[in-house]
Amino acid sequence: MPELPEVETIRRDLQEDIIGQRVTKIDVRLAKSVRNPEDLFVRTLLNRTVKAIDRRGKLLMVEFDGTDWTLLIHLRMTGQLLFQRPKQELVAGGHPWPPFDTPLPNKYTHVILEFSKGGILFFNDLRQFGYMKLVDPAERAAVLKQYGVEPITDDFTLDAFTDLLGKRKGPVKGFLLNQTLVSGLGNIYADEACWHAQIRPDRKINSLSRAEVRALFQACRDVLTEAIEHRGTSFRDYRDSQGRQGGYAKLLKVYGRAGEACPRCGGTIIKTRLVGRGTHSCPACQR
DNA sequence: CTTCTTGTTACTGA
DNA sequence: ATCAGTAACAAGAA
Repeated sequence: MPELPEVETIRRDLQEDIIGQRVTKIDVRLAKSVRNPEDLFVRTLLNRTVKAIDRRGKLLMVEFDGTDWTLLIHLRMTGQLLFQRPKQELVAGGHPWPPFDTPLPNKYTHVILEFSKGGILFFNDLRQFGYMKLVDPAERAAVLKQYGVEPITDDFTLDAFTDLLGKRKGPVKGFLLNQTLVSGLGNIYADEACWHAQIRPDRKINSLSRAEVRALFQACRDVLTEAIEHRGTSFRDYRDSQGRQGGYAKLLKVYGRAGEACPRCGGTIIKTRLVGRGTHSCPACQR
């Protein structure tokens, strides 16, 4: 599932591909994937040139020249943004074309944006939970206000993290998944962060010692940073904008490894259910 | 057939 | 007001 490292990987790649390019054609094949009236969506985006691509938590934000509207893109669980570079460019570089497993568009392609240099961006989403939405500055601000601290920026300090914990009493995992507090962790990295910090995901926030808070803080940073370096985790559906898998799956310590030996202590990893989510941990070395 | 998968939101109850 | 827990959403895999 695309969490912060996966979305950041897509953002960085897409930045190289579409900044400075103009939208020349728009095809909305599934209306509900675009959370605007279709005519507004098309009228606002057509012939706009991409100025910047930013990210907040798991949310991508595309900015354009000459307009205040921002295109928000959320991939939710199975969304993909696949960019097909111009044919001649790929053939010249010796790459196969198209460079994807199946020809695009396919049955999961819901929106297609074509660009001035011939590249095509496909928004695919098997479960149809993801969306594109144009927002004006007021709505943009309202949306961003709901996001908590970015865990891989300088804003994410031990003091800020400690303040967020506050007087909360819920389980650590619920805290980590709450996007309004720390934005960007999902089910995979929440479990991984708990393992790295040697803290059980069902531990109550108010039971954590100062040392444990520090370990959890550091684990969040380390896990996300390392996952970005490996271009994210492809557990099932995630692909980057070139259709490639991320490399972090083989570095996962507990997620998806129930029944296997803990790589730290040799204990058996268990899978439980917490805050409605499958949760993986080692009961032997996580306390 | 049932159960499981997850990001986010709406809703409920404390 | 704030927090925590749960259902719901969708569609495919097992």
